[in-house]
Amino acid sequence: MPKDTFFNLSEEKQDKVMRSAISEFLNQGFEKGNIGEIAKQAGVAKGSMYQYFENKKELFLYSVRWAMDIMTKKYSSIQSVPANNLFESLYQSSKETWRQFKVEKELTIFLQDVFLGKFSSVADESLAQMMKMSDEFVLQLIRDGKKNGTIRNDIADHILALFMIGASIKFKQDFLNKVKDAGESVLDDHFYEAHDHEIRSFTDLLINGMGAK
Amino acid sequence: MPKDTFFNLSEEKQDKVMRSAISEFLNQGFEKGNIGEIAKQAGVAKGSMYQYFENKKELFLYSVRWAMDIMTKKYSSIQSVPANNLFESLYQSSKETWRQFKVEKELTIFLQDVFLGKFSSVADESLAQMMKMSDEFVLQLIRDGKKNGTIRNDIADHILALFMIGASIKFKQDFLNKVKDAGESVLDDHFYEAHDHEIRSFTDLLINGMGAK
Amino acid sequence: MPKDTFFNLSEEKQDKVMRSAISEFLNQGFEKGNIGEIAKQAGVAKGSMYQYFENKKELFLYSVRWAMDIMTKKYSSIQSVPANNLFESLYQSSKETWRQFKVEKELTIFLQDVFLGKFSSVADESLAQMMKMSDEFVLQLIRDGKKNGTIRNDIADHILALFMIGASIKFKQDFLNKVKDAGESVLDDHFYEAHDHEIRSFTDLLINGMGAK
Amino acid sequence: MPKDTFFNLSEEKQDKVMRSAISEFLNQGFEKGNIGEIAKQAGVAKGSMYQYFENKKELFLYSVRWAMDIMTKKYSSIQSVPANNLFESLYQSSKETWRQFKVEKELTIFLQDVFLGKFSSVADESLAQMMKMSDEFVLQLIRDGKKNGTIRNDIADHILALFMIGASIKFKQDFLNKVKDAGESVLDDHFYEAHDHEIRSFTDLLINGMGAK
DNA sequence: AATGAATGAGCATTCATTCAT
DNA sequence: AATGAATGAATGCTCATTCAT
Repeated sequence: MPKDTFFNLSEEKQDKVMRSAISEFLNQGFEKGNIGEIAKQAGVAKGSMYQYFENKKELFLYSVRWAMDIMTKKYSSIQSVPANNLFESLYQSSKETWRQFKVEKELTIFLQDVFLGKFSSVADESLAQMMKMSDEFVLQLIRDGKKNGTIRNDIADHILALFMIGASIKFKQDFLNKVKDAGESVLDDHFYEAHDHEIRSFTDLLINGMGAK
Repeated sequence: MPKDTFFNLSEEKQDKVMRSAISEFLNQGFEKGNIGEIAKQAGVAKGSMYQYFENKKELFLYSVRWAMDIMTKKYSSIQSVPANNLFESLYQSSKETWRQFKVEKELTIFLQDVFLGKFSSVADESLAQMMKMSDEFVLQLIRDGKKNGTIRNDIADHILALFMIGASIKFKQDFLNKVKDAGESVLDDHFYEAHDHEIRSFTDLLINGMGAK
Repeated sequence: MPKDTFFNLSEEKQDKVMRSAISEFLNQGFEKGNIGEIAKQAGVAKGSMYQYFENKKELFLYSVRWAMDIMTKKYSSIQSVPANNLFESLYQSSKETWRQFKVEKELTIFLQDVFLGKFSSVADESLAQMMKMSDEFVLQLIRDGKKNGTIRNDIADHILALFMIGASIKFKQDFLNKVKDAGESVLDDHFYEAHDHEIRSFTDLLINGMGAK
Repeated sequence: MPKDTFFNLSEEKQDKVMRSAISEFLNQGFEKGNIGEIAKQAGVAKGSMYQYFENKKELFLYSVRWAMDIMTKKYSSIQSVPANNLFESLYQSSKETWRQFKVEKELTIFLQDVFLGKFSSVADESLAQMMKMSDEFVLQLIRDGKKNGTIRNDIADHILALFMIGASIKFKQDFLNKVKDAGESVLDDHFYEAHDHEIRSFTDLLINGMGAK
């Protein structure tokens, strides 16, 4: 957790610092990420960074937490979807990612990378915790789905969770890569419609599998 | 590519060097991976490393290539499975991973990490190439599956590929994590049987999906 | 050019750093000159040197410039001598070198070495520039001398310049060598008088040549 | 002095080794001069170099000696000129340098650099010896000149020597620099004639001085 | 609290020299 | 004697962290 000095900063300054940090870590990785550079981008003295954070690792860990807070505060879509249909909620969630991405490109990609296990060299208990929480959330969806009959009952929860999470992440990653390469041009709705169709197909695969019927 | 001086080493020495490198990169990551340490582990002088490889990056890149070569040379199982059943081949491949893991723990985990995109800071064209080749292989399996009627025809190839690869990787990763934590004790067949059952369930999900029927 | 951080140092510190650098380069040459040693002599951290200068080369190049600045600021004798007599100005300049030497032994010798072309491995455009400026100065003296009839008119300017510069440098070098070897004892006026006589002889040679009349 | 193993090599091999060494030292300086590179250029194993020479310094020192031997063996012009006219011998010597340069570009430039005091970091007693010998030669010419009335008697020998050597070296250096920059094109006789005129002017300055009469 | 200069540990890399074949 | 791989000391440079103002 940052020191009090950090929270005494104006909201905007805090925002500036965190976004600079995230941008740097995203582009340079943790080890090569340069605190002086982060400070410069944030319009803050390098030495000040050490009055906000104990060290680079703490800065990184808080970057993750901060990014997650921003995203869930601003876009708490999954939670709002009725839990009685996992797949519909997944679909909604995917559309949400698209909307999020349009306004928070770097945060979206950063968190994706975190969850993919890049930055594993800094990962510690606290990061593991967060990731477990996210897994837990999916597991809950699955248990609910089993109860209300939308999810098959003959396979262990954690296998179902792995299956769904794995496929989803890969799908999302592919999407982000496409977008990263394409630049601003993709932000129009033409691109979105193609993507929407793909989400549908993907959800269908989750439900019905790849097997020919 | 390493310099000639490397290939002039005895097979065992080459092997020792590469395994030391992979072990170091696996445990420390690329940036913190210490060439002096690698050399020491391999029983080789630090300076000699620079007669084998241009620099750390080249050493890393060759580590990937070497690991892949070893794995495919020793265990070219997927290719040997009749391509007319993707899912059966997947099952065989999973069992294969288990066998590989038992003898080549570090290589298996290392390659898994590479394909997950850790080490992305060193990734370059040559690494991208390898990963693309592996995607290509899956795509081919899917096209074959569509032809012989084992895979549904109404969804685009690349979506099917993402779906399958994503789920598989996550599954594999989960397995490797479990094993990494558990230590030597898991190498008995008791552990394997539980795993075998999970592979079956997983394959079934790929074929039939999560949806209740 | 050094970074701002260097110029923010106190004059004394800057002085200490530059003199340490010059001393090191003079004794060890450029390649063997050790930045850690320079820092230690200057009472400064090695890392700080890299906040003052981009790299060793920049430090060296600035050492030359700094030494020249010091020398010309403190002892701008040649300029003050009436340009209407080149040879008298040369005589004055030689006496000046003697005075300079007594207070700035290392700088004097360092610059001499620079102009002799030692350190040619680091020489670059900027160093070449300085040396050209010094040549230009002599050329101007020669043109003036021709105009006011003190210098013969039948030989090309650049030949006259080479002749004069070459002889002068060798003469100066010989003097510095003598002094270097002799240690502190030579700083008395006895030594100076002998030197004064030699300067007179030398100037006479420049004017009247070696030929018997 | 090289070890016997070196002298057991064929003349051509010895020649190849020495020229490679000189070329490397000329281009890279002593510290950066790479023995491996010298060996490669000479078509010899790096390790062999250490069976020929004790160390890099010895190799360098012998390079100087070897270059001087070659030059004096092939072109012993000065000695052949009647010593009764120093200035004529100087003129002949200058023309000789031109001829030498055409066939032994690198040796000529290398020796010039040596005598200019570059490589002073390796200079030791043996190198000092050689340079003293060369000074001695000039001093003898001057003494002879005084005796036969071609050189003025009222100025100390060593001042006359400094004067003449200094001017000559600078002149020669200027010439070599011009030639180095100009490339092959200057090797025609057109270039030589201009040079010849300059030598005449220069000799005249030595004899009669710069002073207007 | 903010600043940015000072510090020094850490590490990649080079290369003269030794050594085994 | 010839070879070229092995060795490891030496050093430039980076950057997280501390410190003085």
